[in-house]
Amino acid sequence: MSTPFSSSKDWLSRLANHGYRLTEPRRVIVEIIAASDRALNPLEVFDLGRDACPGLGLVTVYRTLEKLEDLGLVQRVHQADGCHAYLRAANGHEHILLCNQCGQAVFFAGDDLTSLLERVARQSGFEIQEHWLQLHGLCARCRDSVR
Amino acid sequence: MSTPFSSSKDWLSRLANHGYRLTEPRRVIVEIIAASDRALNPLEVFDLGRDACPGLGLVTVYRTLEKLEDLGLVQRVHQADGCHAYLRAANGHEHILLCNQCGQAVFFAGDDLTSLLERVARQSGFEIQEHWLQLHGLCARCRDSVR
DNA sequence: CTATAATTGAAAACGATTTTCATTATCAGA
DNA sequence: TCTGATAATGAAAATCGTTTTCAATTATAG
Ligand SMILES: [Mn+2]
Ligand SMILES: [Mn+2]
Ligand SMILES: [Zn+2]
Ligand SMILES: [Zn+2]
Repeated sequence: MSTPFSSSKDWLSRLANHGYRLTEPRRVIVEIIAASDRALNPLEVFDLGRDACPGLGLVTVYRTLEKLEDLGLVQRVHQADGCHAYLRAANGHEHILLCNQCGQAVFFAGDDLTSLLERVARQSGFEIQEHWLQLHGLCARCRDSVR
Repeated sequence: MSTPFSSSKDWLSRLANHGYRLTEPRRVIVEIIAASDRALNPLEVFDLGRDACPGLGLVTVYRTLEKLEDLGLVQRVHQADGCHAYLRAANGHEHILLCNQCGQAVFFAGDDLTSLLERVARQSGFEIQEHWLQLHGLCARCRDSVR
């Protein structure tokens, strides 16, 4: 069970190693996503980003998120209302557990679906290449506050 | 393992029972989705629909899909490029297996995640309410044609 | 320090979806 | 079967999130 928090230092050096320049808007955006415990959409990143960098443009948020996704540092999260929110990417084979109330994201590992996948492959004739698994519920705090 | 095919008759009476009128555009749209073995986006439904109903409007496709979703007859399918395609809804506890090549959708049941869910709930402190599982691969036909 | 090219933000463009609105069609009731 | 109320339709306009364009700014190699 790992928190979504991540080191923004690492991400910045990854950007630099790939030939991207280190700019103030990028530092701010990377810091926001790395420090967030829930998925954020571009507008949310923009609003948070303007606190630290008043001139920030929404375009830059879109462009930076796209680069971070290409580098495998962030991932899109699929939710009931769409898939426009970003979270740090999984480390290895992890899946996400999301709080339906506050959005808090927690990563977990150790799922073993091999026997299910084998059975479904056999019965369907498909060659199974990937599995998407996502859990939804209430975090401890929200469960208490709801009742 | 069940095919996605469904009876459009049932859907039409469901619409009627909920006070909706049975119109030609609705009959056509319902028939297309119920007969499809893969998820279709609004524009695809529109293009297919115009063959049977030349005056059909794209707006009507959007409106009808929304109603079918509200009635629980169709569901949105999440894919790498977004979640704008519709497929018949699952019958009870089923999940979807999609072909990465041709889009063919197959429903499967019988996944048992209880021990995983219990472990993750215990370790995270969450109360888990739903799980979202989707498999991706190559159907028998596409596997053969790829090599 | 300088030159070059990447990056930026404002504005315009874009494309998917939604809203508005006048016309048409369904269907309950006469 | 006919009729009236009103639900549903499609064209056009509006909206909204996202992308493109472009001139100005800035990071970085040398
Ligand atoms: Mn897994
Ligand atoms: Mn299941
Ligand atoms: Zn919560
Ligand atoms: Zn296929």
